[in-house]
Amino acid sequence: MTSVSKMDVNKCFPSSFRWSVKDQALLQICSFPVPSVSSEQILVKNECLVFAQMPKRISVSTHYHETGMGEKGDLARNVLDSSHLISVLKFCVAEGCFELGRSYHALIAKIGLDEDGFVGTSLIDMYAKCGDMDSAVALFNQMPHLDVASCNCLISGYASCGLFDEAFSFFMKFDSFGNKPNPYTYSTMLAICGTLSAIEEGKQLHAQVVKMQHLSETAVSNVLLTMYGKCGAMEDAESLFKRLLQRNLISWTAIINGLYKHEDFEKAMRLFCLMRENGIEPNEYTFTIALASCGSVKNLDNGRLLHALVIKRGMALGEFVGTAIIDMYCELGQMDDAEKQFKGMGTLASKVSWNALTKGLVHNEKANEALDAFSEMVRKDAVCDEFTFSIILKACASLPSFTSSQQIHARVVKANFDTNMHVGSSLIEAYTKCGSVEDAERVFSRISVPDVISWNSVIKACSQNTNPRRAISLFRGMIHKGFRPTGSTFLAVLSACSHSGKIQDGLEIFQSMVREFGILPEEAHYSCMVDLLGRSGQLEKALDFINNLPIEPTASIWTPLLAACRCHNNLQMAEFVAKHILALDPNAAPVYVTLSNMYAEARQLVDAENQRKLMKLKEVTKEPGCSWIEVKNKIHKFFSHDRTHPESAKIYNKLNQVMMQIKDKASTNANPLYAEDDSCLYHSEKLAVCFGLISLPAGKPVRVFKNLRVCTDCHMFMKFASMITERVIVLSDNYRFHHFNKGCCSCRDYW
DNA sequence: CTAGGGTTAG
Repeated sequence: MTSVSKMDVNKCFPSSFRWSVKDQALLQICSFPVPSVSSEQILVKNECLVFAQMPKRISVSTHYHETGMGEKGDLARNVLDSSHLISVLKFCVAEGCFELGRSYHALIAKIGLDEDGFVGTSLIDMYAKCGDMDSAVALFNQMPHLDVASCNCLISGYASCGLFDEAFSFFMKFDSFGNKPNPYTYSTMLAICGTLSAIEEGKQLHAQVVKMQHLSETAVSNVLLTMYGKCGAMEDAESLFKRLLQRNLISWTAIINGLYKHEDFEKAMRLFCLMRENGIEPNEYTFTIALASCGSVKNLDNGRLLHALVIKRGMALGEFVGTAIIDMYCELGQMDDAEKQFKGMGTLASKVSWNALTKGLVHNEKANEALDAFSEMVRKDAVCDEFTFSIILKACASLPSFTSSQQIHARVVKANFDTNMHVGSSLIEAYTKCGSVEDAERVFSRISVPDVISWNSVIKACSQNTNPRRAISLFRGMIHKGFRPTGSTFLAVLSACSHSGKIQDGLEIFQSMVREFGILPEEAHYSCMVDLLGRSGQLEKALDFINNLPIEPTASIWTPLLAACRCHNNLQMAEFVAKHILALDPNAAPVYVTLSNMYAEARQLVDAENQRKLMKLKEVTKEPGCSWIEVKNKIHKFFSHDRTHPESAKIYNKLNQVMMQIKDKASTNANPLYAEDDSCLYHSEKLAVCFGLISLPAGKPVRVFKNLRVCTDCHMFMKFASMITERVIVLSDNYRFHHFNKGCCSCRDYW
C-alpha cells in the first residue's frame, strides 16, 4: 500500500466527493494511504494465496475506482453498500491492514454508513483487532444502538490486546448496555479463562452456559473443552466430552490437544484413533498433534504410519505438518529421516522447520552438525529468529565453544535479540559453560525483562565459576526485586554458600526456601546442604541432618558427607557413610577409591589394597557401559577446546587413535573403560598424556596431573600453567571425571 | 456484524 498525496487521493474520488477542509484535517490525522487498493498492490503485499481468496473484495475497490465517476447515490447504493464495506473491513482485520481500515473508516463516515449497526460493529472489531482499543471504545460509545455483537467485539478486542481485566469488567456490566451475553460472548470469555488458566471463573461461566442453554452450541462446548484442557482439568474436559451430543473435528482436536499438553500421549493417540473410527477425518491441525504425541511416546512404528497417512493426503509438505514430521523424527532420534523430510520440503521449509531440525541435532548430541546447519541457514539467507539463536547457543554450550558463542553473540546483537530473555539466558548458559562469568553477567545486564530463569542462569554462572559471593548477592537482589525463586535458584545459591563457606547464610536460605517460598526441597537440595555442613567440617551436624530428613536418604545425599570425611580426616565416619552409600548403590566405585586413599593415608595399607581389589571386582563384573561412540563423544566433549581452534582437528585425530587403542585393549574386558592390568586410572591418564597434559613415566601409573584441573561441580577442565597438584582422576561409570584430591573441590580455589 | 482447534527456545 502506498501513501499518496492529497492530490492523488482527490483524483480517486468523483468531483462530488472532493475532500472538504474538515476532511483534509481527517486525512492528516489518518496519514492517508490510497483507499482503493488495486489487485497488484495486494498481490505484492500478501502473495498469491491472499489474492486467490480476494477477487470479490478487490473488485469492490476496483469497481469503485472505475464507476466512481457516477452520481453520489449510485455509488453508495451500487458499490459501497454495507456488505461490501464489511468484507473490506474483515479483510483489513485478517491481514492487519490497519491504515487501510482507517481510510475506509473515513470513507464510511463520509457516506454516513457508520450509523449502520453492522458496519459500525465491523469498524469496532477492526480497531479492536488492530490494537487500537481507544478508537474502538470511542466508536462504541458513539454507536446509536448497542447490540450484543458490538459488545462482543469490544470484549474480544480487550482479549486480543491482553487486557483481560478490562474484558472481565466489561463482561460484568453487560446488562447495563441492555444486552444479554450470547454464545459468542461466552466463547470469548471462556477462551480468556483458558489463556489465564482461570479455572474458577471458567467453571462459573460453564454453569451460566448450561443455565442459558448454550451448551448445544458446538463452538461453546468446544471452547469449554479447550479451557479445561488449558487449566489442566482433564477430568472435567473428558467428562464434558463424553456427555456432548455433538462432537465435530474441533471437539476431538481440543480434547486430544488437552491430553497432549498434559503429557498423556498414549491417551491422545488412542483418542486420535477413536476419532478416525468414528468417521471423522483428521486435518492438518489434528495430524500435527498426533505426530507430536508419537514422537513423545517414542513410538516409531506409529510415527511412520502417520507419516504415510499424511503423505497419502498430500499434507506432508505443509508448513505445520511438515515441521511436525521433522520434529517427530528428531524426537525419535531418527536424524536421517528428519533431514530427509527437511530436504523434501525444499523451499517450503520455514524458519520453524530449520529450528526444529537444528534443535534435533543439538538434542541428539550433534552440536557440530547443528552449527553447520546454522551456517547453512545463514548462507541461504533464511530468517533467524530468537528461537534459532536460543537453540544454536545451546549447541555452543554443549561443546562448549567459546569462539562460536562469541560469534553467535555478535549476530544476536546485530539482530537485536540480546534483550530477549530466552536468547539472553541461552547466552549466559553458553558463557557459563565456557567459564566466562564476565560475559555472562554482561549479557544478563542487557536483558530488558529478565524473568526467574534469566536470574537463575546468571546466579548459576557466578555460583559455578569464580564468584559464589556474587551469586548470593544476586540472589538477594532478585528477592528484593520481587521475583519468586524456584527450586533451581536455591540449588545454585546453596551451592554458592557451600563454596564460599557461608554456612549461616546457607542455613537461613534453606529455611526460607521452605518457610517463605513453600518450595519442597528435592534430593539435590538435601545433598547440597550436606555438602555445605560437611565442607565446613561440621560432620556431626551433617550426619544429624541426614538422619532427620523427611525422606529416605539416597546415595547422592550421603556422597558429599563422604567427601567431607575425607577432607576432614574422619576415617571412622567415612567407613560408616561408605557402608550406607554402598548399601544404596553397590556400584559406587568412587566410594572404594575414597576409602582406599584414606586407608593409605592412615598407613592401613592392607585395607587400602582391599578397597582397590573390591572396586576392581565390582567393575569387572559390571555390565558393559554404553557404546564406544558414546564414550568417545563424552570424552571428546571434556577434552575438546574449540572446534574453531586450529589444533582442533589434530586433537580430534589423536583422540580417535587413542580410543581405537583403548578399544582393542578393552575388547577382552567386561567393562572397556577399566583395563585389568592397570588401575582404573589408566585410560584417563592415557588420554591426558596424549594431549600433552602430563608425562607418564614408563611402567608405572602416575597420579600427578600437572596443569590440569577438573571441577566436579561444573565438570570442566581447566589448564593452569602455574599450578601443580596431586590428584587422582577416575573415569567413573557415567563417564564424568571425578577427582578425589586432598582438599575439597571448590572452583573458588582455582582462580 | 461478533465465538471454537496446531509447530520451535532459556
